[in-house]
Formats: sequence, C-alpha cells, structure tokens
Amino acid sequence: MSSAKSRDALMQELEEAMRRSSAQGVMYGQAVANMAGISNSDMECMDILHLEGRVTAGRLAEVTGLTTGAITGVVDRLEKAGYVRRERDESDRRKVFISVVEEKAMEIGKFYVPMQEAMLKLWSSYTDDELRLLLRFANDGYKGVLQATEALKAVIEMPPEQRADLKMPPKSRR
Amino acid sequence: MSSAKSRDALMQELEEAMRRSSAQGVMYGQAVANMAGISNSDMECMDILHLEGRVTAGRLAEVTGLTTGAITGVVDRLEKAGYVRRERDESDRRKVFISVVEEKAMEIGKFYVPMQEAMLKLWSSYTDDELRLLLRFANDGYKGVLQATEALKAVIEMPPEQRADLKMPPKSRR
DNA sequence: GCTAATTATCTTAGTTGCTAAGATATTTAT
DNA sequence: ATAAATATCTTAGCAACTAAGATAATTAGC
Repeated sequence: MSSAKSRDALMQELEEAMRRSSAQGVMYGQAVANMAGISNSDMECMDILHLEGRVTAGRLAEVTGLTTGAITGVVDRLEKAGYVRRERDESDRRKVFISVVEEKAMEIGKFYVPMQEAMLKLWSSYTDDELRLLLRFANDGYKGVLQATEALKAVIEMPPEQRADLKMPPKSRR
Repeated sequence: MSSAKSRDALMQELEEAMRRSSAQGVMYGQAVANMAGISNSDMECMDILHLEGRVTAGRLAEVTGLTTGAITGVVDRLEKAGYVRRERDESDRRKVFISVVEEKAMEIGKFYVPMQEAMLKLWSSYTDDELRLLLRFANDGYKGVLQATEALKAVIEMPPEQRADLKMPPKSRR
C-alpha cells in the first residue's frame, strides 16, 4: 500500500513534468517561427514537410486540421518567402505537391541548433540501455496519444447525459 | 565505432519519436480547445492557471508571449464563459489576479480523460525504477529546453555574419 | 506631501489568418 | 457523354492578434 502510494505520486510528478516540458517545447517552436518571420501554422507545415517529405496540399490540411483554403494561404506565404515550391502532379493534374527548398529551409534549421545541442547534451548523460527505454517510451507514448485522440472523438459523439458520467481525472494538489 | 554508430542512430530515432509524439500532443490539445469552444490561447492560459494557480494578467502575458492587450481579450472571453474570475489585488490595486472557477473548469477536464487513461495504461507497463528514469529525463529535458530558449535569445542578438557560422544539425535522411 | 517616473491593465485602430461556402479544374464512374 | 467525386483556389466575413497609447495606481525624488 505504501509502495502503491509512492508509485501514484511518481506518476503524478511524471505527468506534470511532461506537461511542463511539452509546454516549454511549444514555446520554443513559437519563438523559432517568430524569428523566421513566419506564422505558427506555417512553421507546423514546414515541420510536417520535414517529417513526411513531399506532400500534397490536401494532406497538409488533413494533418494540421486546417481547411484547404487556409492551406492555400500557408503555401502562398511559404512559397513567396522561398521556403517551398508548388509542383503539380503530372499524372493527376488536380493535385499540388509541396516540396521544401532545402537551401532556404536551412536558415530556419539554424534556430534549432540551441535546442539540438541541449538535447544532445542531455542524452549523452544516459547509457545505451537507458536511451533504448526512452525510445520505447516515446514510441509507445505516440501510439497512446493517437489512441486517445480516437477516444476523444468518441466523446464528441456521446450524448451529453452520458458525457456527464465520465469519471474525472485525479486532481493534482498545489 | 560500430557501437558509436548505433548510439547515434538511437539518438536520431529518439529525436524523431519525440517530435512526433509532441506534435500529436499539440493536436490533442487543439482538439480539446475546440470541443470546449475556446481558442488555443485561451486553453494555454487555462493550462498555466492549472500549473501555477492564481496568477496576474501580466504574468499570463509573460508566459504566453502575448501582449497585455491580447491577454485582456483572453481573460474577457474566459470570464464571460465562466471559466475564470478577475480579482483585484487589495494591496496593489493595479494588479488583477485571474483565478480558475473549478466547477466550470472540470467540464474541460473531462476531455482530458482519454489522454490520461492512455498515459496511465502506458505507465503501468513500466517498473518503478523505469518511471524514476523517465521522471528524471522529463525534468532534465525541461531544464534543457529552458536553457535552449535562453541560447536562442543569444542567437537573435548575434550579428548575421556570425550567425552564418553556426554549424548545422545533422540532417535526418528519409 | 507634491511631482515625476514607473508599473499594470485596458482600449482602440488596423492587420493577419482563419472558416464557410462556393468556383474552377480535373479525374472517375455510369 | 454526362454526372459525381476529388483537389485546390477564391471570396467575404469574422475572430484574435499587435502596436500604440489611455487610464489608474504605486513608488521614488525632492
């Protein structure tokens, strides 16, 4: 029982620590977007392009949750600033592929140097086995968040009375 | 040398896994804000209030990076919707403390239930020692991001020529 | 204790980026 | 051919932001 309690406390601390660092990470991203002179959404699209490579405008709308109209604006701005190029798909000429202009995108990459150095320094203090645990955790965490997003959609479609029956998460004390 | 290489690969995978899960976490937060019918910034302020408790309008501006004028709007909306209360500080009547109306804020908390259940499930598959490692990592990571944010400010104040000399982070291949 | 400077928030005008709805262009199905 | 579906773009209107300055309260200098 006393061991269970300390485990609960551990989990609560963990939740808060992750919330804090994640919030701070968001702030860092905003600061970078600011310095690059582009909006948050523009930055998010650059990030998606970096992770997924060449994608269509529609895919960007899907992933960001923005309307296709908004994406037109995002791509207009990024293209004007020279960060991306529009490329019509020759086999289906309705589609527009967006691809990164690497030379220009590197200018943004520089702003991530402080963050990457901080992370490298942090990671260097862990053993290979510990890093493997962290990797497993990050991957499992990603799956968990994806599942949670699905579950959240289920809440939307729930009738309000049933929604009220949801048990609340344990509140953190401060 | 081959062990060093696998360690580098590990770190690169880790970086990407963390980027992905963090991006997905942001998406989840946006979905919750949407369902609660409040904007992203409003949600972020609610989060800060949850983490820091009763804070002044100025503090919200400081932490979010918004102008004080924008915060006035945020608090107006949140107050109108019943999520927070304005309370003038009696000892310094220029200050306005913002405090959460818990009963109303719980309505938002419900949307976090899927996420918290996913996290609890995830964490339950780790031993106490492993959780302690994760906690240490999350805390160190927070400190790292804070430091990186400071270092980023240094880049701003750097003359452009010097900025160009910054070594680029290793690019991930895909 | 008066005056100036500072601090904290609010107000206003103008800008940006979003959505919703629908236009355009292309492809697929009947 | 014609209709339906798909992918992007355009437009009008709106929500939330910034910059600048107004207001009100506090602190510091004389």
